Amino acid sequence: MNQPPSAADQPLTEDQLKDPRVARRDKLRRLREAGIDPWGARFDNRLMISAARELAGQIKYRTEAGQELDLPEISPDLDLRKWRGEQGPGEEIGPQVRVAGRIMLARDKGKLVFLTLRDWTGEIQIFIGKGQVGDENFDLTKLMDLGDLIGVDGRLGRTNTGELTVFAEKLHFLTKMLEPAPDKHAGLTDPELRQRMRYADLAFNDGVMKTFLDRTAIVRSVRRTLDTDGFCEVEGPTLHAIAGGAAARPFLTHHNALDMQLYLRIALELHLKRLMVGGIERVYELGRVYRNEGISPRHNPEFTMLEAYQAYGDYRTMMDLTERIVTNAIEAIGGGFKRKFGDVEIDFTPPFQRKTYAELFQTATGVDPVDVPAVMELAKSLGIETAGKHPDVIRNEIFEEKVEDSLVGPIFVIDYPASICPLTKRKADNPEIAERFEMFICGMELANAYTELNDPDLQEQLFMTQLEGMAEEDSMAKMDHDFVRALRYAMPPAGGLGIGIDRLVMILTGQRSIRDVVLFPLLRPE
RNA sequence: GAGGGCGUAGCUCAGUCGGUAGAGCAAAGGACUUUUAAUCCUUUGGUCCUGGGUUCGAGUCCCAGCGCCCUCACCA
Repeated sequence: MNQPPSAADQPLTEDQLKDPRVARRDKLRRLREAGIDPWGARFDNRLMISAARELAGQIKYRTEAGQELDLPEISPDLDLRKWRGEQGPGEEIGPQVRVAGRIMLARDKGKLVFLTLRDWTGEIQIFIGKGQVGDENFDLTKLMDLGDLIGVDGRLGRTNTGELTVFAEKLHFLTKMLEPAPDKHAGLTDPELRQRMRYADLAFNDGVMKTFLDRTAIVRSVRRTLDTDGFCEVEGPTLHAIAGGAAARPFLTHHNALDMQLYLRIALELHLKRLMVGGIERVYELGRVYRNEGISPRHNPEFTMLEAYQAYGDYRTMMDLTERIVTNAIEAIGGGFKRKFGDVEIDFTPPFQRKTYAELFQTATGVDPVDVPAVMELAKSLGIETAGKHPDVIRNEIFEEKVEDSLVGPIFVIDYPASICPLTKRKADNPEIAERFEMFICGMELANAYTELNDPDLQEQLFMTQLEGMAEEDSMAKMDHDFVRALRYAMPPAGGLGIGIDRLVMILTGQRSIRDVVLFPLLRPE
C-alpha cells in the first residue's frame, strides 16, 4: 500500500506543505534522502517504558568529592536546579536505557526538544538537546511528527522540575506515521471512528489500552480459576446443524460440499453436556457465540461466553464457582472489591447476596407470585399483554420489568419458575421450581446456571413443549435428537454455568458499552 | 422495527434572527537548551453527510435518503 517515492520529485511549495498529509509524505521523502529507512528495523534490548521508570531510584547526584546523593522527594513545586546548586558542584548520574515508542507530544524549544514517548506499558519524557545528540542526529527531530515511532538511547535522569526523563544520546527513527494525528488532548472521540479505527483508538486515547489489557487479564484469570479446579478446556464446533442450547436467532451459512445449511452456534451447552456423558467430568469452553439479534450497548452479534459443567455438582456448586471466578478476576486486575460503575458503587466482597425469585418478586410488587389472579391483574395494570400466555411467562415479564433493572448486585437470584427453564432440573420437593440462578449486576444478567436436567425423557418432552406453537422458520425450533440420545447414555447429575465474559469485563473495567470492551465490534461497512 | 439526538477544517468543537464560515489543536515559516496540553509572532486549510424543496439569499427552515449515538422493541 506504500505510495511509490513521490512521483513528483520537484520540491513542494510552502502552500502544499500546509496539508498535514503532504507534509508527512515530504518528511518520508526527506528521511529516505538522508539515507534513513522510514520503516525502521529490528531494535533489540530495549526496556519497556514501565521498566525504565522503575529504575528511577538509581538516579543519583554525584558531587565532585565522589559522594553519591539520593535525589530529594519529587513534588510539583520542587526546583531540582536549586537543590543541585545547594549540593555544590557535581553531576547527575543515572542508568543507561534504550526505549522505543510512539511520539505522543512534542515541545520544540529550538535547540532542545522534549517528547512524550508511549509504549504499551506507559509514557516517559525524552530530552533531545542539539549539543547532546549532535547536529546530524538532532536534524532527525525536524523529520519527526506526532505519532511516529522512534527509539532512544540515553541516560535516565530528572529535569529541573523533577520529571523523569531519558536524556537522549542517540535517536533511531523506527516508523513514519503518514496520517495526521488526532487532537493531542481530546484524542479521537467520535465513537464510530474509535471503533472503525481501533488501532488509532488504542494508540491515541488514554485508557483504551488499559481496558483491553484488563480484558485479557480477566480472561486469563477465569481460565486459571477453572484450571486450578481441575476443569478441562475444550473446543466445541462453531458450525451447528441445529442451533440449540438457547433461544436466539442464529446466523445462517452453507456448506458447499455437503450442500447443507449450517448455523453459527448460539450457545456452547449441548456439546459440553455430550462431553460430560462421555466422562469429561469437569469441562468448560470459553469462546465466541453468535446471535442474530439487535445491537445495543449490552449486545454485540458475536460475544464471548464461558460455559462450565461439573459432574456430581448442582447449581449451588456453580454459585460458589461463580463467586470465585468473579473475585479472582477482580484480584487479577486490582482496584479492590468496591468498584464504581457509572454512578453506583458495587461491593464485590464475598459472599454475594442470594435471594429467591419469589421473595424478590413479592418485595418489589407486593404481589404473591403464586397468586395467579393477582399476578394477572398486576400485569394488566402494567400494560403487559396477557392473552395466550402462560402465567409463568407473564410473571417473568413482570419480574424483568420490576425487579431485574433495579438489582445493583452482585446478587444471585435463585429458584426460577420451572416452566421458563427447559434445560433445568426441578427441585426434588417442588416440580414448579427449577434449580437455577442468574447473577445480576447493575441490572445486567452476567451469569446463568442450573442444576442440569439429565432425564432424557423429560428433556425430550420439554423440547416438544417448547416447540409447540413456534414458527417453523424459527430455526432453533428443532429437536436435537442426538442430544437426547446422548442423555440416554447417562449424563451425571451436574451443575452448569454460563457467564457473559464481555459483560463481566464491562462491569469490572467500568465501561458502559459492550463496544468498548470488544476490540472490533460489528459495524456497517464504510 | 419505532421514537429522539447528532453529522461543520486532518482532530476537538462554536456558528445568534436565514445574509456566501469561526476558534483551539495539528500543519507550514520564524524565536527560544529544563519544557510538559510549552510559550510567542506569521501563514494556510471547508463537497457545512447526500439529494431535493422554500427563499432574492440556506450550515441554519422543510422533505427524503445515508451514517452514528441514545431509549424502546427483539434477545431463556
